[in-house]
Amino acid sequence: MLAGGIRPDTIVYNSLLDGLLKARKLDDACNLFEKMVSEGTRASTHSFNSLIHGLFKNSRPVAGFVLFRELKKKKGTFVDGISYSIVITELCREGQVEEALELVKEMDERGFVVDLATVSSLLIGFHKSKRLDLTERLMKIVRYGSIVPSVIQWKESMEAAMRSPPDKGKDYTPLFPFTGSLDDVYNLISFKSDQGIDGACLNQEEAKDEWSPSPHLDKLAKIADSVDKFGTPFTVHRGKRVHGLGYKTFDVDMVNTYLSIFLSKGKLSIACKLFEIFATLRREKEANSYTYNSFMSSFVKKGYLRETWAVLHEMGEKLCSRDIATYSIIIQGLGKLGEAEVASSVLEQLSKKGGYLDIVMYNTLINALGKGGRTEEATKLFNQMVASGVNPDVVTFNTLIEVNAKAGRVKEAYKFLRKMLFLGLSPNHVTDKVLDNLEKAIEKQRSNQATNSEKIDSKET
DNA sequence: GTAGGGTTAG
Repeated sequence: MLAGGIRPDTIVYNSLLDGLLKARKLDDACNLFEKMVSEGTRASTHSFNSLIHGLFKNSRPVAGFVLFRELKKKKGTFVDGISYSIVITELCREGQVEEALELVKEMDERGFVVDLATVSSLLIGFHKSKRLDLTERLMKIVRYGSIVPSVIQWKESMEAAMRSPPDKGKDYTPLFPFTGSLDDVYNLISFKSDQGIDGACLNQEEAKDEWSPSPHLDKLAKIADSVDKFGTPFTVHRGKRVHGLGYKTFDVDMVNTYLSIFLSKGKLSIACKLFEIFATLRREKEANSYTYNSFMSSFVKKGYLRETWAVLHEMGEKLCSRDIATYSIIIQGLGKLGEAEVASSVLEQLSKKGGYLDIVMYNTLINALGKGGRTEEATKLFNQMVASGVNPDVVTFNTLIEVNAKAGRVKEAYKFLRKMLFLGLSPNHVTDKVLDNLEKAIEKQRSNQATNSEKIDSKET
């Protein structure tokens, strides 16, 4: 019950519920949901969709699937096209594409539209599990709505365009020209300190609004659309979702989907070709932060740091706003450069600026510190993260187990594994891989100990 | 007025 005896309605509860789940506060979300039910506020399809998606995001996939199955059994409308889309996406992420396709069939039969978001997930899933043949089957299954044929047409016109690209023989390098040095990179990521937006923020903050329900939220709102030293807008929001415009438009959302497909396979040159065609055609939609983040992330993974900073530079030129993901990638890049200190300070600055640090940011820096051999500092950051109320997830634990195992700190690695299981987080396929490596680390330690004791033995005799 | 895809660990 809120102050003043006003009872929150379903929409208020849904918003809170979704916020808690996105902030990975699963327990709080469950408590809130129970409160909502006990107060007699009706849960809507929206509420359940948030819950299912939240369970997936909070490493409780089985619970999510079970909830979906139970809701389908109930009389009345508890599931809709979005529910199906959420579950299909999760199945695709887990590589269960056949099962995903079964659900597509079911949703279509029930009259729910298989829309662009759903098809995007499916296409990425098909490519990931090397089941391109399923695209044909998808086309045959879907009768309701017309997005699938138009996606196929889109793909065909993209491939036709790629066969005769405007600039043949170019590789990725000239696409994002940047000849700067590391110093310029620091400039790209530094924030205004004393004057300008930050200063203005502080001044405004001094004149506090007594009636404001939350000074913290006010501060967030003020910095949300501020501009950093380079003139690049910084937003605490993620890139906005836009709807597809049809196959003729070569729209940025489909480009982003295919960039993701090409980049995940390491096909950088094809991805760049696609981007080049897109940029040359200059359709009504510009590249957005998803587009640039995809490239940066891929360049970082390949170790092409110069190109990474070049993309960052271009984002600035295009006044494309950087979001949380952009900063995670920057931190990742700095980690690769062995600049863990700078990476830490970027996080610190962001935290000072808005106080909003998301779990991925923490995970990325923990990874950067760990890979840089700073295992202690990684653990420290983990503790700091927990202390500030951010719940660690499977990624956090996988990372910590991995870096500790690699550093030969077997005990620590096991400590994190136990902690993860204690928190009720289910291990995933990455955990399996990481644990295999841990086994190897133990083997190595054993054989080292054996040779050492042999040495001692031989000394003694 | 609230929910889903495409960027962030391996």
